[in-house]
Amino acid sequence: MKIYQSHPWPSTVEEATTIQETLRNQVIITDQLDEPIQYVAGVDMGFLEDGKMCRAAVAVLSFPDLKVVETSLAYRPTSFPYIPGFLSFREIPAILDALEKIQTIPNIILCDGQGTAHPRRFGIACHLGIIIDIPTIGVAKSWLIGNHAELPESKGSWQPLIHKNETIGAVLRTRTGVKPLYISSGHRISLTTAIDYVLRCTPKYRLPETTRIADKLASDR
DNA sequence: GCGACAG
DNA sequence: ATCTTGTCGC
Repeated sequence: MKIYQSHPWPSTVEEATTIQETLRNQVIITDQLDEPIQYVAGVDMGFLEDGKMCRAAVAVLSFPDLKVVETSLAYRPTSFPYIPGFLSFREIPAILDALEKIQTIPNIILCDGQGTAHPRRFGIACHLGIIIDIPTIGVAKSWLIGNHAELPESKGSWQPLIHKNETIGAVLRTRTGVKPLYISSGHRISLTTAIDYVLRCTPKYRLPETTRIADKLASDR
């Protein structure tokens, strides 16, 4: 797919913060999907050479049967350090390279990391969604910010993630008795719809099939 | 000032 | 993210 020019990439957290605070106003957290959903994609990153180089992976699966239809990899020197709250600046450049090689444009992309469940409501899922204008969902394996009520052990149960009196996402049990996932809107999708699609992409394991495939591509050798 | 901190 | 074997439990 064709990726149009994105904003210049920052070299300091000050510049990065300004970009987040500017682009956050463009995030859409209501459903604006292109239905029917035929393809869902997962994106993930892996690092090599002591973190000097990064490898982005994209896996496009058919929906709802979740069969792999296309994958791509892209390598690039790591250009930004890992700083909590600024993950997107480290990972998105390579992800864009990998997405550019994809022929099948996905209707929804599940990102590894938070969406609006972020200190400035602009996690990697929001950032990627804004740049490519495709619906995105934040699917994080661990907590970044917010509080929530106790979560039942059964698959499918969820609780809103709250921060400063605002619902910023949800803690979702994708498998009975296993650590929950942190779900939030990335762009052009509501929280409840995001939860619905995440569950529909997670038939057996804790992680959605999209993420599992992308994970494997990004870290295998 | 102290602690927390996606991948 | 990454370094790493066997092992407990469904």
